[in-house]
Amino acid sequence: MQKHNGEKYYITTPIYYPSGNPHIGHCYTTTACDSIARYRRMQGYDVMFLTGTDEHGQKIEQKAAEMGVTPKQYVDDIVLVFKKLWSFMNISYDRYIRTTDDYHIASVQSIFKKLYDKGYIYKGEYKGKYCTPCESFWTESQLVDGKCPECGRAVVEAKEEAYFFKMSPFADRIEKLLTETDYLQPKTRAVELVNNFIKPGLEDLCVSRTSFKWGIPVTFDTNHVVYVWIDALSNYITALGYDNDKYNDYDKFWPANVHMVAKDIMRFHAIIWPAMLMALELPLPEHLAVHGWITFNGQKMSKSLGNVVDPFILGERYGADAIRYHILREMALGADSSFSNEIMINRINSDLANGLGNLVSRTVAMAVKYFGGTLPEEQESGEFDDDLIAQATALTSKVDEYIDKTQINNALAEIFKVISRANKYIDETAPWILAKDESKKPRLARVLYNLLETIRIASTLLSAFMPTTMPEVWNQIGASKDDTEYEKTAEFGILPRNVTVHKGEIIFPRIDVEKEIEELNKIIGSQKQDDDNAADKKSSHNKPEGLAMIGIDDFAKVELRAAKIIACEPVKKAKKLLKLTLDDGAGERVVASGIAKYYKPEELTGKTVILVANLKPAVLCGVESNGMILAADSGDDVKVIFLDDIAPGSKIR
RNA sequence: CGCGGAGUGGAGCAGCAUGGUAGCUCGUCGGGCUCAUAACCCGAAGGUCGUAGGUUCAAAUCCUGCCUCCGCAACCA
Repeated sequence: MQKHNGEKYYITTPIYYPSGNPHIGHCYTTTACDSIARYRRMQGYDVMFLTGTDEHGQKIEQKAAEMGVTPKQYVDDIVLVFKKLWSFMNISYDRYIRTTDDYHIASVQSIFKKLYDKGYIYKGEYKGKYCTPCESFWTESQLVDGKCPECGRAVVEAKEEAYFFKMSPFADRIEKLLTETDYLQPKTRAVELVNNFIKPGLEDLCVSRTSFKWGIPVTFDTNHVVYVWIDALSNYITALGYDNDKYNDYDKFWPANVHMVAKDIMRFHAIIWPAMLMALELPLPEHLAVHGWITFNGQKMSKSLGNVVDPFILGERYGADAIRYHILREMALGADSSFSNEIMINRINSDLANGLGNLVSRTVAMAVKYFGGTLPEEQESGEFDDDLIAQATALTSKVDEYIDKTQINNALAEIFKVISRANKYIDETAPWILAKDESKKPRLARVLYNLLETIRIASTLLSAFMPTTMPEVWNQIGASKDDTEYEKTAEFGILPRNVTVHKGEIIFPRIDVEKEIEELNKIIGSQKQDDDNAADKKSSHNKPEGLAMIGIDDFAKVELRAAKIIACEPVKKAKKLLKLTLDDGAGERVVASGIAKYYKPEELTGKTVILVANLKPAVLCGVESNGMILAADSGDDVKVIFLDDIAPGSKIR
């Protein structure tokens, strides 16, 4: 165990994109950072814990427009929800940055100009798919069926003037950063990044846009606004006062000790952010801790599945600390973790109610029952004491180690091992038997004292993770503020011998699993309905009724014909694609179809299918596809529509 | 052969760089205890460690092939 008087420690969450309300995933990152921040503060570090919101961009602009408010009004409202959640979850952030804050805007403009002056930013052309009515650029992968994902209309190749950031000069240094240092935690993903992005050559990054206005204007070319990267990533330094007068902590806190992010934004923090810092000639952060996603029964959370977990609802029912504990305990760094109401309730019951809560409750109850609440000074050591004391006093260094590695789940597991050990100690020493013999009172007193001490140590360490309930534990075991200092967690015998306990409320009540799950399902059910009712046209391209009505003449434009599959083979370099050779009655043609996941080539050969015969050809993975075949898509499964005994070439109407 | 990860008792995971009794949590069953939140403690059942080979005195652990699943990338016509 080390003390760290005044040493600086800087930890950040990402700045979240407020295009919707916060969910359990946001909660995880923020709670994890909060717990580490609190732990570091206990250890004596001078901590800066930063979180915030990334509030610019086209999507916000559009959302606001839909709701008939200005973008600023829109984000102001959601930021309130974020802040309310953080206060509810007892998040101890030191600073909250909004990219719409004046000082941040000024800093970003200055950073942009600096990079331009250094020659790392140059003016070029951005090419992409453009939807004229929406005035939006889309990347190939954002398109839905080759059409604009917003309005479903056709897009055109277009280009606009844009500024670019040169990435290539930094490629070698970034590769080394990822493979030769412990910047990335866990490191397993480094190979993936290097192979996919660095080895093929880093492309220059588009850092400005003219196609929307809700962003930070480029000072020397006011048609442009700064695109997300430079605006958002630089928050980590502008919040400290880099290039602005609002704060003056840059020299003290930079470089950051830990940026914590979820895996979906790992790339930006592993490649782009270091490149920016290199270009600015600033020191790099120590660690990038990447965690997985919280999945719901193994599925990715999504609104349409009705499985988005609302932290407010859970928190109200079980308390913020129970939720904090659950997500911190389940999630291993780097891997996804599965969330379900059942897993959560079981966890809360077994660890918090049966383990910790019950230990506190039975220990305090015995102190009251046998000694009226105040232990006598005369105490006697005995068998079993040494092992308990050894485990309790060794705990802090173990927890320290795991926190250093950002492995919160393992840190918690260690603490709960000691709690289990204490429960076992009660059985070993059987205080209720000692109580029957007046001469054993000193022994009984020591047993209870040892238990209180063990609880003191465990609860002190746990207070970083469950900051709301641990003070109540301290109250019950009669620990003063001084007794619960971090430095004292490696020592035994801190509480006064004649400590007085206070019986109180049950800290973590046991939850009736079946009843509770039923309740939750009801709540989630009604929520989903609300969502569906309110969902309107947003998800229209998922719903058949969302498409506009067409006339018979429109339908007639589609030429459907029966076609027989004469040959079928997988497409090299493609996972989903099968290359079908069809007899359409007039001759042979090749069609590529994204059904490799659902059909084997031999299953299809010889079958007759429905062909869209007049679809414009397209090249997919090097295969020219002339048309498409019809299949039903239920979401999880795809079934090709087969025809029986129909001659190839037959018209279908 | 685009890149990478994973397949261990009913569920979720650890073990694997330094081969040698297969461990943990939850669940199930049996027992104990009664201080406690029907909680706590002990014990048991349950795994040929995806599959086929190879190296070795010895492989979950090293090597090779194959199967399955999952990320990323991508082109879902």
